[in-house]
Amino acid sequence: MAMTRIRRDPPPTPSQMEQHSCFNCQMRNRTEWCVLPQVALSQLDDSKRVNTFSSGHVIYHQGDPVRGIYCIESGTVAIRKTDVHGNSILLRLAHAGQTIGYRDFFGGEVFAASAETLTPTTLCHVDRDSLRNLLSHNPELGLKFLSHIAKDLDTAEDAILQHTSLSVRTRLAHLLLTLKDRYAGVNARGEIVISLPINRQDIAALLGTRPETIARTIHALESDSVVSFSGRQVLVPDLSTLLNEIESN
Amino acid sequence: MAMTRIRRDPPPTPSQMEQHSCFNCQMRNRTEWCVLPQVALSQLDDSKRVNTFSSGHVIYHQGDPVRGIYCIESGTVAIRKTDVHGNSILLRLAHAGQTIGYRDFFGGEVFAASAETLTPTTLCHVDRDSLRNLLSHNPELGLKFLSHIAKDLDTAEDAILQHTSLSVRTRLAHLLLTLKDRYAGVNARGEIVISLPINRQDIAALLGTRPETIARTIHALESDSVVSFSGRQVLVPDLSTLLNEIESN
DNA sequence: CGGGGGTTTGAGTCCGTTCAAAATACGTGG
DNA sequence: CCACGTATTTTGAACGGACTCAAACCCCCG
Repeated sequence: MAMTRIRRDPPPTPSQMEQHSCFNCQMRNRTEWCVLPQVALSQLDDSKRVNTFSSGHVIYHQGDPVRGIYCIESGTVAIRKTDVHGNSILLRLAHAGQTIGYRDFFGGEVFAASAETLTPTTLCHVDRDSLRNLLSHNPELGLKFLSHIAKDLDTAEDAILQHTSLSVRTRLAHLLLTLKDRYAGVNARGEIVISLPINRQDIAALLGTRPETIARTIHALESDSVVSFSGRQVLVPDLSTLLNEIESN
Repeated sequence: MAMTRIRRDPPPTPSQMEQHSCFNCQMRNRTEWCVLPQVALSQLDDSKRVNTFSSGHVIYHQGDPVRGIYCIESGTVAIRKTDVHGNSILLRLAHAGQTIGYRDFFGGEVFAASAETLTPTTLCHVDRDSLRNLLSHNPELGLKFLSHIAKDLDTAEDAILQHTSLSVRTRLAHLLLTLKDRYAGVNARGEIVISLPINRQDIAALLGTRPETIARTIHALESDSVVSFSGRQVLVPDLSTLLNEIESN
């Protein structure tokens, strides 16, 4: 629901680079850290390291030892998982204000997936020891992460159900509706336009299918006048038509 | 690896019913509660309610408000998720020593899936308020749940990857190997025998496919002398042959 | 002995895959 | 700014795994 304004991550300017402080972080209220009191926030501010990466950079690799977690200040990140045979899927996208790597931090020794920037991205890295320290002195932080991960798990299990019971066409419609919330704007004629953050290959990886199938499915949706693709711009002339897609099947 | 002894959940006898105490609970060391000190354990013991259900009983329904969580003392429980169209899958099996409903407790207001007993089952119910109380006074408990849920999430994401990249045949082989750890024994000839805790329909629901496909796949595996089914008894003449199944494809 | 659920088998269909080639977009250096 | 090489996307044709629908079968239980 809601939302037709375009929300784009602005590239960090040098002046912004200087003032990366947790205290005036625009994203803080969206993150787990919002439960921290001033003292703890100052600890966090001292221990975090800010990094800016260009598009296509791998933040961590599946199998790497977990050295801490990352908080996205701006940009979009893809979380990928690969199995022993080399099959790989895109598990999810992570956006500004989200923390990545925290499931791996709590769950085990090594990262269970890889993280890769899709746009220029600024991240704050919080190392193991600092995080452990913060957690032991601020129990609410752990509960905050707990609540978040529980929702992620629900999302993941929904994805399992979707994969087994819905067609690629329906799943693509679902994806477009999800992306709309974050990447949609309106054109001159007042129609919804989604600026996709990912290419066709990644759409395929996200839906657990092949690029060829995505191309064909896009073509089919266009034939039925549900949406109209032009590169990474998706025109949605009528939202209810798109919503109908997820009703059936 | 390891383990060829049959582990079966004994039906609770009346005498056992009387002495359900968290202090001498056989399962406690396998659960999250093992981090609790004596005082907290006594609180838990006072507030928990013990229940025994026969096979096929629904413990909670998807959509029900979360009134607490359940700790399985003995028995096997199936966690099912259904979507708006009525499609349903079996997300996972839960066994003695595992706590169910805790993800829902932390994640939201209502259960995201249903839980149903597959065998006669004894559970301890811990209500919302007691759990909240325990959590706020024992931060380690939250971290324990956090670690557990993080591993569950990893498992769920593995399942997504498996569903999209592996054939039903390979997934069935994976399932058999998983069930072996808990439900396998050896016959007179020293061969591995798995006593399946679920029927074909549920195997299908667990793999995200149809019963017909399971029947055909079982037939195919038997034709290739990988395993031999007889009702819910699965004979594995040679483990390495079964292991080969998951190598390829 | 006769239900009745679960399981198996069969035949036909369809969705998505695979492999291959063409078309398009993209970036880089001349 | 254009030309080139490369990567991505699209299209085509053929194949195949899993699904659907339907019927037969089986086994457990009353």
